[in-house]
Amino acid sequence: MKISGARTSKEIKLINEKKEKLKSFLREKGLKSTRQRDVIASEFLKTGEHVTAEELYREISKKYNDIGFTTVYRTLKLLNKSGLATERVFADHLTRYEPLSADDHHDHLICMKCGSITEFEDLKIERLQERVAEEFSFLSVSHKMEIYGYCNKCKDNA
Amino acid sequence: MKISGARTSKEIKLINEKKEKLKSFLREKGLKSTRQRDVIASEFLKTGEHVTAEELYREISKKYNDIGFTTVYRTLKLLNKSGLATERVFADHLTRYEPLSADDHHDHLICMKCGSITEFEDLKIERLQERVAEEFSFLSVSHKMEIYGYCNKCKDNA
DNA sequence: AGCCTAATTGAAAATGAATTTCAATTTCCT
DNA sequence: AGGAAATTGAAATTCATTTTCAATTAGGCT
Ligand SMILES: [Mn+2]
Ligand SMILES: [Mn+2]
Ligand SMILES: [Zn+2]
Ligand SMILES: [Zn+2]
Repeated sequence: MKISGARTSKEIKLINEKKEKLKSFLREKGLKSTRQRDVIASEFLKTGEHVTAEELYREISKKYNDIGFTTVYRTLKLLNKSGLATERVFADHLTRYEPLSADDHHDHLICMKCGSITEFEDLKIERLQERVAEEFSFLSVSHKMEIYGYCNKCKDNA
Repeated sequence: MKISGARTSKEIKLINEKKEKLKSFLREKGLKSTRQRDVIASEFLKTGEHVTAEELYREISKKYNDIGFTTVYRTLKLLNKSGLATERVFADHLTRYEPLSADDHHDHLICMKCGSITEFEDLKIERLQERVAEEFSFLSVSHKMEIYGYCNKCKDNA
C-alpha cells in the first residue's frame, strides 16, 4: 500500500476542517479528544485512499509505536459515524475506509490484477437508478456500484 | 428463510436441464456424481433464492440427516464454478448463492428492513457502465450494483 | 492545581463465517 | 470384482472483526 501524503495547502486546509468537524462531533457526543484519535485521523485523512484498519495501523506504526491496532480500528468506525469516512467492502471482503463526507458520493472501477481503484460518478446512471427504484416503489437510501475488470495498465500484459 | 419449491413443469424441466449440465461438468473435470451432490443441487435449484450455505444446509437437514454442512458448502462452490450458481455478497457480508447461469445477469434492490431482494436489469444502465469503463480505458469483466433502501411494504411502517 | 468520574486505550481473548484437514467411504474405470 | 482417485463429514483451523477488561487518561468541577 502506498500512502500518498496530501501536499497542497488547499488539501491541508481541508484536512484541518475535517479534524475540526471530528472535534465537534466528539464534544457533541460527550466523547473525548485524544492524542491517538488526532494522530489516526490525521494519517487517515492524508492517505486519501481505500485503506483497511490493518493497513493504516501498519503505516501509523512506522511513526508511532504506542498506538494499537484496536484504537485504529475503533477510530475508523468513529470517523465513519461522524461522517468523515465511508466504509467500503469490495470483492476481497476486507473492510476499507476512505475519507469522504457522508453526503458526497462516487462509485468504483476495480482492477482484478493490480487492485487499483478508480473513482467515478455518472449522473445519468444515478438518475436511472432512481428510476428503477421508483418502478418498484422502492425507497432508495444508498447504492453501491462496482465495475470489476482490468485497468489500462494491466489489460495488455495480463 | 422460505424455500419455495418450483412448481410448473417448465421449471422442473429447467431444473433437470441444469442437473444434466452439472453432470457434464463433473464428467468433464474427472469429478464424480454422488447422491449428496444430486440432492444439494436439486434443493438449491428449487429454492430460486439467495441462500447461504448455512440456510441451504438447514433446509436440507430437514429431509436428509446424512448430508453435512461441509458438503453443502463445497457443492455450492462447485455449482458456482460449473456456471449454475452465482455467488453474491450483500451488505450483511454473508456469501449467498442463487441459481443463475454465468452468462445471465441482473442487479438487486435490497430492503434494509425486511431483507427482501428484488431483481432488476436495466439495459440503459448497463450500457452507461460500459461507457464509463471505456472512458477510463478499463476492460470491464463484471459489475455489481445494489440499491439499498426500503421496499414497498416496509417504507411506510418504518 | 488537584479530584473525580467517565471515557479511552491496547493487549489479549472471543467470535463467527469461511476454509482446510484427514480418515473413512464411495465412485467408477478397467 | 479390484483398485486408484475422488468424496464425505466431523473436527480443526484460519483470519478478519469485535469484545473484554484492567490500567490509563481526559476534562469538568471545585
Ligand atoms: Mn472511493
Ligand atoms: Mn439475484
Ligand atoms: Zn490494474
Ligand atoms: Zn422490506
